[in-house]
Amino acid sequence: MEYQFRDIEKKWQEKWKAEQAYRVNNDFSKPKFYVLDMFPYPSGAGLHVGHPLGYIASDIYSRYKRLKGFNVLHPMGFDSFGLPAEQYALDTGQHPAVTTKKNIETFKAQLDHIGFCFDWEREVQTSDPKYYKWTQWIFLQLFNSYFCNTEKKARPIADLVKKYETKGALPKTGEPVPGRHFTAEQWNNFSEKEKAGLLMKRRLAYCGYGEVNWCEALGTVLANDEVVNGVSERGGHPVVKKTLRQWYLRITAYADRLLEGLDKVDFSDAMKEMQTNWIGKSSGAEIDFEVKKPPLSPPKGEGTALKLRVYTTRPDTIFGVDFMVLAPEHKLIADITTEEQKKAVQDYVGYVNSRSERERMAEKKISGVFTGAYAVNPFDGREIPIWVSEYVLAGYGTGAIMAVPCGDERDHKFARHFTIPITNIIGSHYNGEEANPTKEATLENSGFLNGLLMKNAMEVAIRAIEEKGVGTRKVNYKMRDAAFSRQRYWGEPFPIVWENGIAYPLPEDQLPLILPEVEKYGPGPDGEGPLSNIKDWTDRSLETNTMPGYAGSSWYFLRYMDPENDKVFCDRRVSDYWNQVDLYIGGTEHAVGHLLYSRMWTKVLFDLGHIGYDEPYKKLVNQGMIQGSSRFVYRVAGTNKFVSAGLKDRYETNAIHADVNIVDGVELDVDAFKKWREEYTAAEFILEDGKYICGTEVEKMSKSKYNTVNPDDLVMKYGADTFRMYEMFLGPVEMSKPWDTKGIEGVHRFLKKFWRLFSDEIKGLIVTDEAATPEELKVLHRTIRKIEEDTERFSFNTAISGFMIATNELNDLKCHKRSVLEPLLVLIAPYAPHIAAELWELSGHRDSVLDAPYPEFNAKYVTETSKEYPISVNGKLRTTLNIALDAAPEDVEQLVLDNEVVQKWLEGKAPKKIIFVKGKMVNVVI
RNA sequence: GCCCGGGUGGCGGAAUUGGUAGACGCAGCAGACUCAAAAUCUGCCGUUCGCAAGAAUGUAUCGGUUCGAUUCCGAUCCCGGGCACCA
Repeated sequence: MEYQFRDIEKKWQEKWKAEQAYRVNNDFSKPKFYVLDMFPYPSGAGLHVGHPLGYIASDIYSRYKRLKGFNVLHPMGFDSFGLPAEQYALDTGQHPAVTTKKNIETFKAQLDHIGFCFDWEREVQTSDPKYYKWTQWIFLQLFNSYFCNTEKKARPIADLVKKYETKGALPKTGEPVPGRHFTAEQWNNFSEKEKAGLLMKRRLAYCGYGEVNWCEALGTVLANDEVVNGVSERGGHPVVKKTLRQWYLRITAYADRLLEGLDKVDFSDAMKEMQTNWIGKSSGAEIDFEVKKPPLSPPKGEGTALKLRVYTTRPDTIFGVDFMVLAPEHKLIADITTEEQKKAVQDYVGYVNSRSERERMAEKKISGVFTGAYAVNPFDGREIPIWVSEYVLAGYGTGAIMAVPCGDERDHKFARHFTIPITNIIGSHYNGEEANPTKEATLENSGFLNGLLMKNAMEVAIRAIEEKGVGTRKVNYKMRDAAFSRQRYWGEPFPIVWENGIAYPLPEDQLPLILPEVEKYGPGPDGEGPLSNIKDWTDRSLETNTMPGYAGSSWYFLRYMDPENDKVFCDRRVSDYWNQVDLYIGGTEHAVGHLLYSRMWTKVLFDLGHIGYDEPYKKLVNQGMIQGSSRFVYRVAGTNKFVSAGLKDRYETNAIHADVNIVDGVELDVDAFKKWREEYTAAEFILEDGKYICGTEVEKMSKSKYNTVNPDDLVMKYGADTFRMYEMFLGPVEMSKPWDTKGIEGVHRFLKKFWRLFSDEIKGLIVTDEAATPEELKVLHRTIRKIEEDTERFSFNTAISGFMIATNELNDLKCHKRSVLEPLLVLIAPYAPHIAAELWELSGHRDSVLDAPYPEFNAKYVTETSKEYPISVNGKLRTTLNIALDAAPEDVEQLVLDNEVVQKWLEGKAPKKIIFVKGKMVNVVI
């Protein structure tokens, strides 16, 4: 019998579906294992070969864990709210719900062809009202909570209200600050609006104001990647910053716990580092500098002198400050700029306003403008010029820095560029050419800090600053609160009603607040979202913003556990059972966004007692990105002639993307190319060696580059098992690599060869019940060890080569013995479930291979008594020698010295040293 | 610019803790089977020199540590991901 993969796969996929073989029950008596994939956004382009990489890895691991006796939860769903569907709706008028539904159907069909063991009964879709009801509910939890700084956790906002009513909000020490502190009596006399305003300052989901990319011509807010060089990607219209009312999540309150939590989870060091850097905790001081400027206009305010507050992580360098830099958005600029500098400053601020934050950070060119004003160093009275430059960002620290050019590279370049004199406070550590950010230098030119080692001066400086009353110790975070609203249609509506400028939560029993139908998806007035165009919506005073893409994905791992529950988002007993995600697989592109948000949501739900753990993902594996390998044809300029890559330099050509699916390796199928597009029907070709060779380039996989490969085609041609194994055989899951279909044949050949161990084309089943030889058992047990170890460490590519080696060896041994082959079927079942099931059945089993007992490794079959030792002379391999593993070191040395190759290299001399590492190697040093 | 990752034959990759570089597969070459093709099987396959035995060289580049470095350290170059409204 031949390996009829199409029939086999169809048969088993239907059978497993009918038997509900992948149905997972909340069976609390069994040990559980939770494997989760980052769910996809169902784009209109369908699944390409990059998507399933992580899913295949998780599927293999899930099936493996199931064989090992675990109750495995391995669900799948769709992150179905998002911008592309909305843009498509804008362009075509089709409702996003309709296109999304269609896309999801395509995705599901494609996924099913690959033979995943998803329990579709547990599918979630973030745009489904049954799901987003609970997203809205969790939003209300966030809205109705505050972060208690004493207990370092979320608590109901009602507790805070009670505290305000009975104790007010007074400082622990010092004078109360008006607007911030108040007594209980004051609180009770506040108007409702005043109370709401104060509570808003503490809520975990709160309303504030923030800048967005505003495009007047399109009348809408643009995402960063929709803005290119200051103009909109579509249409090239100018984009400016606009301040809009926005919702935020107070993720900064959780900064410390998000940092500490990293110690409890199994993420890669790189991932932890990225998150740590994103949170960007630093400690230093905020220092106030008095501003001195020619009194051209009377200072605003109550006659108090203007003060410039900076944040620095290096208060020890206070005497090295040579200038100040304000972010172009800094409020003080208008007040301190002198008349002479006004024009220059305005021009500069205008220029910066047209640039995105990304552009500003990536800018190499040094730019800035002098305000004309000076700040006074509180310790030595030096007057320090105040500049404005885009390299200081408004959102970080106080939006102003004290620049110490001898110790900071950017400050140094700035000083050089504008010829600002540089004070050296670190003596010989500064060479006058580049800054030295050392903390080990002894301070000079530094007043009372002179002679101190910088790292010791830090503390002394902070104390002096505090004693003098010119500043305070301060911990800062680079991370900002997360903007949580979008002026868009296709997202979760906020369950918020506005009355007299006060945000009121919708009662829980009115959830879900259903996203209404709209006639057009265009923006509303004044940058508001499309919902503001709906009279019924605005009549009810509902919030017109919607939630961002990451809302639904911040908690979906919980919903899979209890997807049908309409009483709670997830029953507590169920979330206690399934607990944390044991293995989470997804791309690094989500390193800081999604992962931090979902970690925060989990912490809030934990604090409020809704779940029993405060980290969602126990272990995270990052799959690499599959890049596209594009193919190019070269059209001779102005003709319909195409020249092969090797000859293209002889002509003037334009490179054109050719569909990778009509190219075999690099050889173009010219007939298919002619049929590909009408304009190429009459194409002529200039060949080399009778072939048309394409150019190649590695790019992002995308429809427009014609480098996407649809898994359906490959599954059709080679079968799901081949496809699954080939994706894994490409290389380590964590690594990015370009897709190349060439090579899939090898894996397919392997499966055919594996099949032939069991079944002969003519004779059918050829499995015998003969006893296995020691040699065969050695192959088997080596393979058991290899597959188990490699599967455990997610090294699927080497596991597959292990299967290939075993198959080759058993084929050479002509082994068709049941006792050797059947365990192999169980080993391979997670990787190639269909062929495993078919052969399992063929060998006479009535039970399912999905739940067969996993073979046990026995070391006695693989123990060796001797080893082919590499013998090196001066570290260079010269020969090998077979030596018993239990040989005594002296005997080994003698054997090696007696060897004629070693003798030759010794040239009669005695060796200086012989290094013998048992079981590894021997090195003779001459 | 900043943060993170990667760079090994013609190609994808292996080498798990510093110990035989190139497992396994693709492509290529030679051969067997066949009327032929497909399928299958056998052998060769980093580069240079050599009939061969063998030698030299080789893991992005340069330098260091070590008896020994793809692996550790320092510097440089190139590629990919992220940088807060793509998901």
